[in-house]
Amino acid sequence: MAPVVLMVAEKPSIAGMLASFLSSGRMSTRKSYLDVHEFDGTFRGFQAHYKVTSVIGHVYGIDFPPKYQNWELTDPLDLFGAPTLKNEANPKVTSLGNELILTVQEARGCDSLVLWLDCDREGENICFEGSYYWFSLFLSRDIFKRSGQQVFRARFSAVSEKDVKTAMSSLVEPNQNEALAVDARQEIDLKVGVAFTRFQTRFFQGKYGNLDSSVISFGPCQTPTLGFCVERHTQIITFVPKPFWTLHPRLSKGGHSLQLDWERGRVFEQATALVPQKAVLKSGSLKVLDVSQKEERKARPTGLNTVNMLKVASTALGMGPHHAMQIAERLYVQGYISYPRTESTAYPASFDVKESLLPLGNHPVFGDYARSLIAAGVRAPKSGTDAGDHPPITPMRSGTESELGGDAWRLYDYISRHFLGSVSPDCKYKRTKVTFSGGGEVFTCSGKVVTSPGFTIAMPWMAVTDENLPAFTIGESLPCSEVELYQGRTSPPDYLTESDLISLMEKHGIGTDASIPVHINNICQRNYVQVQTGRRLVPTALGITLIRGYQTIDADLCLPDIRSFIEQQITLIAKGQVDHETVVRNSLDKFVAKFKNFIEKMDALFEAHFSPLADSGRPLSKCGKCKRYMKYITLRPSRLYCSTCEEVYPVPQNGSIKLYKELACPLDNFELVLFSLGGPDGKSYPLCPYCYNHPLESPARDPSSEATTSSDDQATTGAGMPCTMCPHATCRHSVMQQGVCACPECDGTLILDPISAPKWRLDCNKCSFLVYLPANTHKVSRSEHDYCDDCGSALLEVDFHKNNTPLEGGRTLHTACVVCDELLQSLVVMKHGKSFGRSRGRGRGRGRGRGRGRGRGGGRGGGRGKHQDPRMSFRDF
DNA sequence: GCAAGGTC
Repeated sequence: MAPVVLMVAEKPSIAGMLASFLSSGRMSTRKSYLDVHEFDGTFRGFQAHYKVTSVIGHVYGIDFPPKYQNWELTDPLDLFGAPTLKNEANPKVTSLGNELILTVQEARGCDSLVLWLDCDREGENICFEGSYYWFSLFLSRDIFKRSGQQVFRARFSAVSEKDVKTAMSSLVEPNQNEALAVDARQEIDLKVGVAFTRFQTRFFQGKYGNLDSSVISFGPCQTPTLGFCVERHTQIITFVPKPFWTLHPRLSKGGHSLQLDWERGRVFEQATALVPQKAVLKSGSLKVLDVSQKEERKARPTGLNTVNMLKVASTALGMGPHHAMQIAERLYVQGYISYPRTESTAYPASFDVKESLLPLGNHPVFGDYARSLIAAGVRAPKSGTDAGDHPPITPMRSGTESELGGDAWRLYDYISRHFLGSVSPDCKYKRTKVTFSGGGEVFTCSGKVVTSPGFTIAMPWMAVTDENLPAFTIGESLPCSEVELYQGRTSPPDYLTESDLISLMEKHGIGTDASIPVHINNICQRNYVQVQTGRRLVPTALGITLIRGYQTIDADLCLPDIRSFIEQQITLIAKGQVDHETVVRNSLDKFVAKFKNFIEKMDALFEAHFSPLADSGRPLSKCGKCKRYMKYITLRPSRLYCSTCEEVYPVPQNGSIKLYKELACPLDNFELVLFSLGGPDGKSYPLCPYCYNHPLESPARDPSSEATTSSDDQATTGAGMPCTMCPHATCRHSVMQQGVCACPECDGTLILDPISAPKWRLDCNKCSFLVYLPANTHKVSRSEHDYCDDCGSALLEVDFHKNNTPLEGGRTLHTACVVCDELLQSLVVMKHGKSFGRSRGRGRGRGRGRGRGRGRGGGRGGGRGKHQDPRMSFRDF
């Protein structure tokens, strides 16, 4: 009995083609869940019986054992060290049994196995998935056993008769390193993805009842994909438009009115355009400097690969990538188009253009054009890239709108037109460019005339439209009395389209032709982004929050590098440079470290802020955003918490906080609070909860748009700008309006302590220096408008006790400069400093000119002279 | 309920 050779391909279609080529069409086919084609031939010099069948992609998938499947009982961290097991990838049971059982049945009794899986790493991996299993079932009676090899790998670059026969005559062994690289990727993807997904799902579910996704997934492909969408969102909301100007002179010639373009394009200062505009108008004419004509081409497209098909489907046909792929799959299974998952844009060397055009020859729509191409003699299609996988996508048989209907027809129509276009001539046109000069500037206009439409007949949307120009001669002068000064504004980019996203994913190696649509579909279904008009992907609040979180904790988690790192690691295995175990261990170690950091920071970022806070603390001051009371949490670190906005506002530590006269910050409407340090000399100062934590924002900020600024660091650490440090010019609580005079000890400013009565005093806003005002002071306030003529300090309005006033005639009111006024200087007492008082050298430049000159609070900055005024000394302290 | 990669 002749030995039996089993040949296995990656998909049924390839099995059919292989059998057909190797048997010259004389095979018999058993139809079942998976077709088996049989024929007789020779194998390595022996008569043999062939059986050709296929798997359906991967035979096995990878997962955790059952004891790790319980989300409640398994610590996600344990998943990194957990064992994994292989399970059937297609357990689908048909009336005849499932894929695995059927293939094993075929393997029984075979003597040799030839693997025809796709020639990529995944294919190599499937070789080993299958052969391990089937090999053990082989009978050992066979003659090939003695020759030592029973499993062979066919390496082919295209499924053509020539390539298949060449591969058959030079069989090799499967490459285990390539297969192991895929095993490593599967394990790393599984462990990293599942651990992060389970952790963050449970983390968020425990905190927010209003989550609009049941699973908050993470993955090395889907998360960077979402990252691209959020990055664009950030660019949009932070975009600052800039005005620009350009010039468009107008001319008339031969009844044509022409608008010229300025060679300098856009300028960003109006004057830069105004001057030349006037110059041109003044000269009143433009002279033709040059007229050039050249033939240009618009190149026909290369062959159609998957990502380009998906991009067109989204942009031109309005079909999402996932949907388009489903349609393409159906067209393929029904035989209308070739295999739709390919990276290649170059037709293989064996590709027969004429042969491929024949099926369209009688097509009601494309027939005439297809026949005209055949009649004109076929030409070599434009070269593209050959990824060595499958040929570009082409129509395989004629299909009409009534047969296919709806989206299937529209996609088939595009694929057919693209194919016809790719084997057509280029579109040719003549471009005329005229250059003018006038007023020292250069302007141009151009026109085109199509000389040969070429491929644009099949793809009319790509057609070049004629733009006619009147004839000009060099040296000719034309009157010009109109020069438009066009003003525009630069505009932000729009949200990413599906097509843009596909390009980014392809560029960064995120996903494959088959998985790109799946990842995009994933981030839509999980409600991280929404497809809006123009098939633009707009991230949701959930999607934005997630990416902001990763960016704060560890930006690597949402950058495309996470994928390239894994790819680069497993390539070491494929090349045989590092063994599988080492790569998996090293990579997982890195991710374990990231995971531990992630869960730790998540707690710090969210847990400490949100979960316990809503139930603790007492209402204190009103939030400027929602106008509801925020709670004051006294537990360290003490902070204010708005449960409506879910925002936390750290406040200064080691002191007490109370409401400050129910005053509100004029910048953001948050109610001010007053902070008081403990101890006998403990100072007090007001602060706005929002300003205190967002000191760097523009004074013109709008707190309701705060989501757009990344202020997490400030919010968690409390960057600390109380009103006494606020440089805002118009806020009445700022140092600009409350500062009295410069601190003699540091570059700070002395400010009246608002609650220091009855022992009124001035505190420095930076150091511990303070000045007690006269003990017999009843009330004191800072003059709003009056400043010392000598030193620029703000005057104090001191109201002495009427029973104990140092003023003559029992007067109590004394408005004077605390630095220069002799009476005040004789009565004040300073602490934590060496000197305080008037000195000519010091008073200059303190408030004067800077504060006073603009009518605002004086006494800020400057003046730290070491000079001690002999009239007044605090040196005893 | 979780990843990403095949393929139907």
